[in-house]
Amino acid sequence: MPELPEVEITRRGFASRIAGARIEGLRLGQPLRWPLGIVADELVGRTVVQVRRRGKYLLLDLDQGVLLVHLGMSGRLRFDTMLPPPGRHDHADLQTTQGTLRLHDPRRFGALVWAAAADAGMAGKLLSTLGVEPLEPGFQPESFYQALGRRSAAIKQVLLAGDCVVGVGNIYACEALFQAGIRPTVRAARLSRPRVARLHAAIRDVLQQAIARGGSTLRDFAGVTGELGYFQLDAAVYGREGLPCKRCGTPIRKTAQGARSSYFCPCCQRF
DNA sequence: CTATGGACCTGAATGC
DNA sequence: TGCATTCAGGTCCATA
Repeated sequence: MPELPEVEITRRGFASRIAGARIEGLRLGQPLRWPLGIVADELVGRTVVQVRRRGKYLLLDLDQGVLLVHLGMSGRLRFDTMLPPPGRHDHADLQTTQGTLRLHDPRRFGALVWAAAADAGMAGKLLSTLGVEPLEPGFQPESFYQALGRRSAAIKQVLLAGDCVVGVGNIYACEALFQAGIRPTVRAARLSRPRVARLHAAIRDVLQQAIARGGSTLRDFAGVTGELGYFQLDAAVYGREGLPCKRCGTPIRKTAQGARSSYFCPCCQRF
């Protein structure tokens, strides 16, 4: 489900409301992708200082340690003082003095991981391989060009790999490549400086537009209070196979790369 | 080191 | 109607 915009929308929906809260308990449902890494009861009494985002991870900074949350493909968070009894797919309830943070995740590709510090243990391992944040000043055309120059894989797959730049998933990779006029199958290292500069700008633009629209609700994404996203209505190519390109009218094509679908306009993205 | 494919898991949509 | 197959917003890991 969630790429950077959806994770950021989720973060904004509860960060200020949970800040300063004291943890009163943690109820766990079925196992998620990784074990929590601590006995749930040991979290009781700790305070949530702030909520940050790194790539598609949310980091709950506690007064002692950090809780890392990933939404996987189907994860969704709620935060409220009154929640219904946990259902079949509600796999974690972090109860605090200011409300309960509930992780709902039917496919269970998501995770809740504790670490003594953001660079320690499993959390440290997960975070250490991440690329540059696309919406922060460290994301620059020249360094992006240099990074892509070392990769011979298809540009779409390099974007999804998340080691050059983070947060770009299947929807926004397709959209950014369309906006930059680049075919998803081009090998990353073959892109010229000007084209990488276009892609750099397109990634930032697409992600910012998506955040402004509340993310994309394809089937079940919603923010922490249930609000839906609307970016999918603006999508130029994603999910539009056979429909006319919004720019030139040519039917959008769909192709497989790895196990993922790529959508592109064969006319606007010639090479 | 890089590139590729399988693995994890459930539910909805599609096809016979 | 029933059952099998395919696909879905992610990303780690083993293999070549």
